[in-house]
Amino acid sequence: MRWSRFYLYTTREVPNDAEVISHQLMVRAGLIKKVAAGIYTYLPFGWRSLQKLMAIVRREMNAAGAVELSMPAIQPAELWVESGRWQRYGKELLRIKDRHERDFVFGPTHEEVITDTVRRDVKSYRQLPFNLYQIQTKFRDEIRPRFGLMRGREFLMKDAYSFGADAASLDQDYEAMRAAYCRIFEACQLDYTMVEADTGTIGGSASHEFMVVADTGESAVVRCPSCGYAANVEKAETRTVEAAAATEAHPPQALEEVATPGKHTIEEVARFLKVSPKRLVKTLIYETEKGLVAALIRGDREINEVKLLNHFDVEHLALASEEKVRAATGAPVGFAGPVGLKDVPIVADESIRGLTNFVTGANKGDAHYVNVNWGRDVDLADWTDLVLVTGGDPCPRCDGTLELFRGIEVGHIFKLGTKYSEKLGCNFTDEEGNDHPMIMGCYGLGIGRTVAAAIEQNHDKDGIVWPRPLAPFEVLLIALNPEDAEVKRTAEELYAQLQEKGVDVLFDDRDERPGVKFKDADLIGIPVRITVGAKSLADGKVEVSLRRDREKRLVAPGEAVGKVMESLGR
RNA sequence: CGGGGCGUAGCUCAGCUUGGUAGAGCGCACGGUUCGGGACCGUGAGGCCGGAGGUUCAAAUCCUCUCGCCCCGACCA
Repeated sequence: MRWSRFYLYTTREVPNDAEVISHQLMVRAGLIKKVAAGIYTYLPFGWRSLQKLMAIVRREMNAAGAVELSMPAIQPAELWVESGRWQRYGKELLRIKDRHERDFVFGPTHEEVITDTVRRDVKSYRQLPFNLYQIQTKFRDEIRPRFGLMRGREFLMKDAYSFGADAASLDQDYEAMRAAYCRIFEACQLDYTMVEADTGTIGGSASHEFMVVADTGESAVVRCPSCGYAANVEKAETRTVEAAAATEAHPPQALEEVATPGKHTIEEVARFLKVSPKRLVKTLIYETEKGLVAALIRGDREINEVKLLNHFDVEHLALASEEKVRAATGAPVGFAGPVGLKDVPIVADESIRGLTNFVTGANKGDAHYVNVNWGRDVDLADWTDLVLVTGGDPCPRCDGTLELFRGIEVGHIFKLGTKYSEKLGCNFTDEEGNDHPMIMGCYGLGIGRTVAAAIEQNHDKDGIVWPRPLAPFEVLLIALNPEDAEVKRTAEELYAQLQEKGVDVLFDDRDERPGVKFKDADLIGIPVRITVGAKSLADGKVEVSLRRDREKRLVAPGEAVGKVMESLGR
């Protein structure tokens, strides 16, 4: 491709809405252009990279036995009503009406459509199992789209859905997808980790996420360097601090109410009473669709709301409003406690089980109880793991210590089970003639996000440093002085030879100054560069260099193509 | 959804406080000099100042409404 005939325009200025480096570089290097919040045009240069990734994904999906199809982006509301998600999905679901005022959605995911398709075609165990996938544009009306392709509203996703007769079949498909995902991210040369994940609104039993390690990632993840345990913090467990019981146990003291005027945060109360936040029990009142609930946790720790949501088996969960807290506890926010708290289900984190003589709110303005003890003052039946795990916590699987890092979620695989097949009546008949819902799995992979993540991981101060498999072109051929007859002849010859070899080459034949060409070359980050300039050509040489190290190697024009093929590993 | 900010040339922004009819840099066009790390000089094109309404002799500037965009928060008890 000749640059002069291609559509690639770089900019020097950083757009004012681009915060993270991958977004800035994707705009500056002419990969994407914003059309509306979270909605982008994939410009030719960016589209080439996305296509490279999609080719890798298709190759690995096909190799893993999945079969490609393509489903509609616009879906009838009836299917979503049938699955129950029309009511549950919330505002992220873009709902639209056609001219007859019939309801539709712009698909954020395709469980409903695929399940509907399959239930019409598949009736017998003899037809199972299979795995269908597509690469397609989805829309999720995010509260806050940001970071360019990392969190867009419209985005490209590969989604696959497996259907089987039993759990063993699902395990096989799941494992095949897990392995395929590893091959995909390895093929992209990304530094990634697979972590245990919560199943979220999609639902199901087991789930793993693929995280590309990056400080700008929106997900927090813990990993144990000793045993390899890794999990999204939404899901992560830690070894229960049973040590607390032994070291913290003291003979019970008399329960006492103390005045704590205006002290309504843990920190204020702890400082005021001169006790460690670890000896405070934090009582949080949450609002759910089933009513108010109270959750107790040690003062120095945070609640993992996903765990709480799962524990109470509710769809929505949010901290209760000021008025509701007052109505439930009889006290303003900041003074809630389990002692004497009535009509609200209480669940407590294991971290406070061993505490004695601890501090809680008194359910009364400006007052706390000290020397509270389990059994004597509060009788709790509901104990579980609610803690938001963080770096430094003990590993739940070995005696290691967890490390915290951030990641970009580029893939997510679920064992769905029968959640959708039951709702939509996607059944098959077994050998005995009995009907069963099919066992499903679903496997998502963010295409645009993966490319953004690759840039996040592969750049320097001058621009993108593409991993070769995702690079829009493999080779950038620069004619430094195209008006020089010898330079032009040599560059044209090299261009023809590279094309003949099937190399993806971008030929910078533009009438630009050398400085501009070099700056652009660094910015767009094509892995291998050949520079043909009058100076080195006078010595009978052209220059071959790699974007990653930029070390210049002078070779005779006749050897350049061989050198390039070697650099590309072909 | 709550809080804050911003919409002025293709891009990044100044001008607004103290109303008087629009600017810079980059980019673009033309001419000249340049030509191995985003050149220089000159000339020029390009904006109903997001939109609507109001105040005023006069509005980019003040007021109201509206639309769009961005940031923070929504893990505080």
